[in-house]
Amino acid sequence: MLTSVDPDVIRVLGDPLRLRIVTLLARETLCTTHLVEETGAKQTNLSNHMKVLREAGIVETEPCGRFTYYKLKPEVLAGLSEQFAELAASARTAAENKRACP
Amino acid sequence: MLTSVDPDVIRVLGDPLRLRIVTLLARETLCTTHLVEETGAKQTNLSNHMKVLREAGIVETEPCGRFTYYKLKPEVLAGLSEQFAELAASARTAAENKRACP
DNA sequence: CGCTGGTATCAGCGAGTGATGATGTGAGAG
DNA sequence: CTCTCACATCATCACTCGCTGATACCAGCG
Repeated sequence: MLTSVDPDVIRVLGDPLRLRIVTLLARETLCTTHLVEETGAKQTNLSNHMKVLREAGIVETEPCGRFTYYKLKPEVLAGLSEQFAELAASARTAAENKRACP
Repeated sequence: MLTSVDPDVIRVLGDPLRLRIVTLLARETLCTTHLVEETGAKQTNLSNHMKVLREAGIVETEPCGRFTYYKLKPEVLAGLSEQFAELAASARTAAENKRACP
């Protein structure tokens, strides 16, 4: 029982634009040009966020000629899901574990 | 299929201290004094974060005399877990859904 | 009551961070 | 080779947001 979520991943996903990117990438593998079209953000901005996502280990890059495709690493999301499930399960039993008033 | 995670909740959990608070509350129900001891943060700081967590619907307050106990709402965490599980499942099938290069 | 202790609210400060523009790099097309 | 296009990097600006101190509020106790 670790009952703790990786703060780094959550912090990275905390940005609305990055969460949007992740949601888009969960549907299909896309390259930067597609993401620029979908999100309306500037290419530079996207590239910055993609770097953050890459360094956090959430996405993988796959060069395809001049294009760079990004795809999610499902195991990271699955890990998050499991950690939150553990937290939820632990929280259900925590209602009775009330520490006494000092 | 919604395949999208609530950005507000993730944003709130993105802060390391708040994530720590949530992890602590998943173990036992605590009041502000306990959280001050556990985290070492100032009471004002804690109270601010608790307000954010409360407005995000992640925790509930339960007054007990002069003390205020906080407890997690497990359904929120369970919902997060499910949403991430959906994202992960969708991401597994997204590897083949590669949009053509423009 | 008045006092004490636990908690919430408010205003201000400063650091972290997202957005932008200019520029560099590298692969294909002509 | 050269030019173009996709993408990455760098420096900079602006702003959010977390932290802090002062203060107000509320409940119990004497």
